[in-house]
Amino acid sequence: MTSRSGRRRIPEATVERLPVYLRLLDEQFDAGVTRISSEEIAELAAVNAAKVRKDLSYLGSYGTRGVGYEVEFLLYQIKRELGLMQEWPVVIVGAGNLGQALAGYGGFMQRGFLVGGIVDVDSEKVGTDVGGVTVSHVDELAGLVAANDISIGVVATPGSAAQAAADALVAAGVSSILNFAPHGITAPHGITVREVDLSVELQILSYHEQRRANARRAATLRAVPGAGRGGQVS
Amino acid sequence: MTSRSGRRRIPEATVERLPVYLRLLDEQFDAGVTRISSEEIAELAAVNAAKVRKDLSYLGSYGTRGVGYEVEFLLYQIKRELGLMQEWPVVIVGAGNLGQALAGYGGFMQRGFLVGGIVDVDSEKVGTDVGGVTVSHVDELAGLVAANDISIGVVATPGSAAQAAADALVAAGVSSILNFAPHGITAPHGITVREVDLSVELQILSYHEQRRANARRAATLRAVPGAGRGGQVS
DNA sequence: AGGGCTTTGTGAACGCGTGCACATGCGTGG
DNA sequence: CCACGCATGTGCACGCGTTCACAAAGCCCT
Repeated sequence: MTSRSGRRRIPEATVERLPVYLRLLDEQFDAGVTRISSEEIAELAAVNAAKVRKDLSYLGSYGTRGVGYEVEFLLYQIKRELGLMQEWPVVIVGAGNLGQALAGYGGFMQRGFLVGGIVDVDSEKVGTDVGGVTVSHVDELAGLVAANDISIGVVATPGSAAQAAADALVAAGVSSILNFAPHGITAPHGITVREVDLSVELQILSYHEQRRANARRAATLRAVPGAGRGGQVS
Repeated sequence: MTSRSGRRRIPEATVERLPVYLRLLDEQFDAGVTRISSEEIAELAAVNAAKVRKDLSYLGSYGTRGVGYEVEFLLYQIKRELGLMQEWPVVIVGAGNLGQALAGYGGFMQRGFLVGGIVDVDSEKVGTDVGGVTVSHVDELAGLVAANDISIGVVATPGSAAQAAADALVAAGVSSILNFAPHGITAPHGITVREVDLSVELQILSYHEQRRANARRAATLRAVPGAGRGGQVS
């Protein structure tokens, strides 16, 4: 067996699904369910059952053949693997609309995270209260990060300020960044960055909408002869 | 050649990168750049240059060998492919913190979308102004969708109301849903759904943070003898 | 006008993730 | 106490996406 800290690496695709299982198991647990099968989890997560089993097998053999998984125990193991046995303080850069929304987000503190600080460049906003946390000036970022031992930063600035915000976070000692600004950011090697961009998401939807529209138009015109040549529809 | 509307299918992975190229090309265009190479795009998007070329080749052969791509023309083609030659009206369900932030989001209307309506269950919020749009009651959703020919809906409700919001959107005739609520939603076949969950993103970061912390701890203890047996570090 | 330089477009190999199918092993009932 | 049934855990094959490497092709300079 490998030592517990040198745990076998978990595929990124699996890491991205574990939080989904976690949420869903939490709900089931609250609903009083104590045991659950991979089939049921798959149903709730809208994925393949074999995938669920393989994902969970990366954590260890925590199921019982012929029975299923103990919900509470599984919750514990997933939390453990995701590093959620502790609460992570998070600092938010940008106290505008988005920053305020994120700070006040329900599924924030309820899931292993807490707002360790909010900073903004606008000295007008400094001192105001956002979701129970007082806004600090961005100059105090490094102090804030050091004092609260923060390693996760959230960028909620306008796009133009995103890279500067990210640089400031890195300089302050943060090692993971979640970027909500509509502008890609770059960070030194060793820093984990995740981008969430509203307009990117909408544009992906737009693409699929257009495809659908084109398909509809094609269907309407299908009766027109002469287009011939067409092969089988796969 | 295939007919223009029956365009060869573009891989989903590519569709998810096109908006990134679009944003970055827009910035370059504004900065006065007229020509750009796949290498430069790759640099800016932090991806492999070959990937950029293959992605762009799905749109057609719009580059010039030995020279690169015409920024403006490429912008046009990407917009065309993503369905951004038109403005898409979007309806937002939920006028809370998050809904307000999304409605007021800068990179929203500037990128081919406009807020066609905001609805909420809370009759107290109905009639108030959010980002220049008046909040309607959720009962008026279907009328709103029909009147403005809306096909994209955004869910910005609490988690507990997410599925109901999605159901209402589907019933109203929307065919693409972007879900920001911290709860997975299901929709009938044929409806495109994308999930964006803050806590999922944070939990992924948490996982990587913990790995880093474990790695650091292992490095600190490395001098301790007796663990022997270990082989090569891959 | 032609050769060389540069960058695209793409064939082919590789690697990862997915899904099937089944052996393994645990609980249960007779 | 043993046999049966059921869900897990996983070897294997398949398919998609990524990356390399190079041939095709346009432009510039001599």
